[in-house]
Amino acid sequence: MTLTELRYIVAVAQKKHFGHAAQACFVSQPTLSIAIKKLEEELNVKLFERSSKNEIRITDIGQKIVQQAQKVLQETHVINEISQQGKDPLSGTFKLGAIYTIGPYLLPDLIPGLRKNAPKMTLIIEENFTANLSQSLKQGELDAIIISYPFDEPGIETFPLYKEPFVVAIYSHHKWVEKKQIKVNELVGQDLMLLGAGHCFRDQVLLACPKCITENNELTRTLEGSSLETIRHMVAAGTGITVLPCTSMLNSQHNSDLIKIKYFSPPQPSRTVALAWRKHYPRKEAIQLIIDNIQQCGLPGIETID
Amino acid sequence: MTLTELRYIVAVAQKKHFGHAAQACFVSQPTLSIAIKKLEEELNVKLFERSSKNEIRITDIGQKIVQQAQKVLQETHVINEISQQGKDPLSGTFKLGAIYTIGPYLLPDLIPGLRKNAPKMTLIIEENFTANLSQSLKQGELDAIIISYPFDEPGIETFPLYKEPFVVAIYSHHKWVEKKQIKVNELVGQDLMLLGAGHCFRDQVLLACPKCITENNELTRTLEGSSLETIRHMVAAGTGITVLPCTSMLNSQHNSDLIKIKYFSPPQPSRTVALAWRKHYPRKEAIQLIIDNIQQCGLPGIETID
DNA sequence: GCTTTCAATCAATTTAATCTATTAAGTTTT
DNA sequence: AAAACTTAATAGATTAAATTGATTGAAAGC
Repeated sequence: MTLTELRYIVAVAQKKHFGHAAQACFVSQPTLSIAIKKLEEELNVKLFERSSKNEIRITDIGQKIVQQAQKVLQETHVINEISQQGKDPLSGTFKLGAIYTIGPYLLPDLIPGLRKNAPKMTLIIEENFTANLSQSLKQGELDAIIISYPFDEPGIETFPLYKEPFVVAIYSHHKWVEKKQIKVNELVGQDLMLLGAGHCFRDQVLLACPKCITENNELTRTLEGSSLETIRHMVAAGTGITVLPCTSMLNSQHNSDLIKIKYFSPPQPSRTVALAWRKHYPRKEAIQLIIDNIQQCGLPGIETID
Repeated sequence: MTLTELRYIVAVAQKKHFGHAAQACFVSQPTLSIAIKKLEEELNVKLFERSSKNEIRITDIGQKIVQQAQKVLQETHVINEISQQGKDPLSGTFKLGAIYTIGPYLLPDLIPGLRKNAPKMTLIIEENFTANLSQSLKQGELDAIIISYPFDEPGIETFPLYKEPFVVAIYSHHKWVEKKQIKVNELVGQDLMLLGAGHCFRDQVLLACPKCITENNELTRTLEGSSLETIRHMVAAGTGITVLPCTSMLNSQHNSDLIKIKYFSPPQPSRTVALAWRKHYPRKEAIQLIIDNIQQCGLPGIETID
């Protein structure tokens, strides 16, 4: 049984004439005759009473089968409709993940842009650690994730979005408040507050200032389960200083009179934020859309990447 | 799009492995790969994310399409079920017509036999004039009709069932009650009661005795819209005589002490009852079944036909 | 009896489907 | 790093099917 055969019998049932039905199906009359004969043999059922001159008559069973054939054809048409709808890579659901230290600062700018440029695309956001996002991405639970380098996973492709310098956040009455720039090594021995293990940003800061690991006080290692926002409030409360990615501080929304920003003296420590997706992910246009929109966000303090 | 392709994508979606899916479909892996590629190109949609080693992943749109494909395949299966059910020619509905002067005397004997020999066949009976039955038959509203010769319609095939002699029915105190046999011409001038125009039996009687048309009284021409049963009762009341097909009188159920049967002297007038059906009617087994069962009815007084 | 109509059949061709063998790409093991 | 392994894609050859124009056969009308 083939869909073509079903189309043929429906046509014959409608036209009640093999020749006309063949014409309607854009095939020759023998083609149609043979196809129907084949189907009748396969089903072991006579679908039509043939009589020359007079009209073709459908058998009772043929009537039922033609009706069912129409249903089948209708359902196949739905397949075309589904693919028609969904062939636009910028429609449907897109599940985007982002690490905790990027999501709150990038997504508020990104989402409106995506809404505008791909109104048919439904965005679902998840914030998590790099490791969890990576696993979700590989399992297909996420379509793309925003992480920071280093990130190298088999089967995963990445594209660098921007380079984000780190800055130092201090209490407005901190002793460094008059400093122009901070040298990385000056962080050693300070009350440096960092996120807990699992946050890649923590690792990146400690990578930039290895001595902090051994010589700073316990704050460097605590704040488990916390967020940059919490740390920011603690800075405003004078509990200590912290290192932040610039996008989390330079945005006017996250400013506070109680917190002052200090830049690092060159070479500025920084991280490169990237988009990652499965190498064989089919909606490449959606990926490109995300990339373009992130780069057009105009995040403060970042360095663009060509 | 073909049903085979749909089967392939459903298999791949289930097995999540091209090779295994191909095996399940009893085809080689390239066959399946090519078919899916073809479908993807036709729909312009990526159904699967391929990656070697790791499992195949279905795209969102692919998931929907596979689901729809399953629905299509399910509906096609219904076609097989329908034809499976209905391929027995001795099942389903059979619409049988009979003329008024045969139905009441043949069908009570025929129907139980058919019930026994084809219990799955639902019988629908219609009694009408030959002309109406013929039209219904040609329009496909009836599957077969029981009529009497002459009957010759284009595209209609007939088979003679039995030859039915005519008999004379007289009141038990009629002057002919002692007669052994009646000659046809003796009917001329009698109070002969016949059915109205439209009943072929009327024509057949008048054909056997042409002089009755011109020389009998008006009764010969009246009794419009009546039935043999009415006439029989009128005979019992002594209103007149009539000619009946033997099956309507010889059955014990239709006997009455007030009516006596007289046979015609040879050559006995008679009619040949036949089954008629469309030449291309597909359920020939059902036709044969009807024929066989009618001939086994053992109707009284008939002559069988070889 | 001739013509017309219409589906079935025939013979030839084109098209499509399928296969085996191989390649390419990615993964895992050594 | 290199070799071994998996897995899907590709290539080339073969087989099966679909399709066609021409013809035939059956039935009906003139």
